[in-house]
Order: sequence, then C-alpha cells, then structure tokens
Amino acid sequence: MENKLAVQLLSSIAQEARLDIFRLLVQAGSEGLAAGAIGETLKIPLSTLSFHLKGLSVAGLINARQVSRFIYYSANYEAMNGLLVYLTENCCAGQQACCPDLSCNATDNEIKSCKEIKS
Amino acid sequence: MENKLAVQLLSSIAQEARLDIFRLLVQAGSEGLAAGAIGETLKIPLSTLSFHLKGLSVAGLINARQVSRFIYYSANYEAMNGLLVYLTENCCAGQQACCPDLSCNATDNEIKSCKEIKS
DNA sequence: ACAATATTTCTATATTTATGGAAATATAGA
DNA sequence: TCTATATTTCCATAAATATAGAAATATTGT
Repeated sequence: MENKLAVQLLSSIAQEARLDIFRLLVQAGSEGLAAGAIGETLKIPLSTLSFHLKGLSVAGLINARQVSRFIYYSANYEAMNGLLVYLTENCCAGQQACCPDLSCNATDNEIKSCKEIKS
Repeated sequence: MENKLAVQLLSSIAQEARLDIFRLLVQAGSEGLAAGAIGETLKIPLSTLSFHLKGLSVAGLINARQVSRFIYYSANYEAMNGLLVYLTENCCAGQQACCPDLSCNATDNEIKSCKEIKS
C-alpha cells in the first residue's frame, strides 16, 4: 500500500456517518446490507447516505452489488486489512512489542494458529 | 472507543503529510523524534509541520515531550491499538474469518502467545 | 544581555467536504 | 404501461481544512 491510497481509505472513514456505515458493514459480513437497510439502521437521510456510500466505494473500502432493485454494500476486508498492516508496519523499530502484530494474522494459517490459542 | 473519538483519530492521519509523520513515529519507537528531524526527513516546511503535529497531538495519536530546546514527538500506541480494535470489532458477524483477529492481540499474554507461534 | 537554534503562532488564501430537499433514474410486479 | 419501491444525482449553502511566509516565542550557551 502506498501513502495516497491509505489516505483515501482513511479519509473515507474519517467522518462520523461513514465510520458508522463502515463498521456496520464490517460486522454484517460479506453478504452485506442493502442501502435502505443501512439508512434505516443508522437513521441517515437517503441522499446523504448515498453521498457517503459513494465516498466509501470510490475509496475502495466497500463493494456494491446489485440484486434486483436493491444494492447491497459490503466491507472490502482486503482493503481494510491492507490499511491496518500499512499503519503498523515496522512498528517500534522492528521490536514490535508495542503494537498488535498484524503480520501474525497476515496468512490464513497464521490466523488459524492465533485462534487456536485463543480458544 | 466511541465513534467521535475514532473519527478524530482517523481524521488526524487522513492526510498525506500527517500519515507520513505518524508512520515515521510508529516506526521510530517510543523515544520518538524531534520536530526538526521529522521535518528534515519528510521535507516539510516547519510551519506546516507544526500545524500537522498539533493536529496529531490534539487528536491524541501522538505525544510530545520537551527535552531542552527540542520537542520529541512519539506515537501513542495505545490510541492506535484502540482504533484498530474499534475498526475490526465483531468483524464478520462474529465468525472473524475475514479480518485480522486483533482481539487475540488485545492483552499482553495473548500478544506473547501470538508471537511464540510465529517464531 | 546577546546570539543561535528549535519550534510555534499568526495571517490570508485556496481547497475540499458535508448537508438534505427535490427531482431523476432504475427495477420489478400487476 | 402504470405504479410502487430503491437508490442516486443535482443543487446551493455551510463549514472545515491545508498551505507556507513572516513574525513571535522559548531555550541554551557564551
């Protein structure tokens, strides 16, 4: 990831309504939610919501797919993970004692290991 | 963490210069860097740099400490970690197959376990 | 007290972003 | 084709943010 892309992603969630939208979608899972459902849940006027959904989409932090009349929006987990890694890269001069070690979650196997420990 | 605080933190790094500054400090470790050293490394005019350092400080993402004539800025790792957790909380409807499981890094012991696996 | 260094504040200007009502577009069912 | 539903685009206005030169402030050594 490079600076400009990261700024795009960060800008897209650096706003109260958009952060709420994004977190809702992160929690909703890959199926996502229709625009109307998002607006209803978060009580956001539709034109405003549409403006923000577009911002998140253009940045690349959420995906949209049309299902008949509905448009389902979902979190782009890859983009999110890339951003988190970018932010914490080479943390603490390589000692990495002070930040979550995201690289331990970077591959599927490592994620599995991490979860096994937890359970 | 709550929405408004997270937006504050995100806004503070949702800008090219400030993201560079923050990442430089994340990598520098807890000792931090003097303002002048940051400006020199990143080629940012001092008044602009000062404006951005203030933004990051007010948001709470970096700390400042004065050492004689120098002011050392350092990353606030707690704030950063809190933000990362907030973003990924309850990811994927609790299945957490799609995002780094930061909660496995949430405590020191868990971080240790995670690292042991990796090595 | 003076000079040198480190950093911030002041200032004006330029740019970007957010808001929500009203109208437009798109899809689907009767 | 008519109607209802879902979502977006248009628009004007309001507000927040970024830039960097010049001047001001703070600290230290002589």
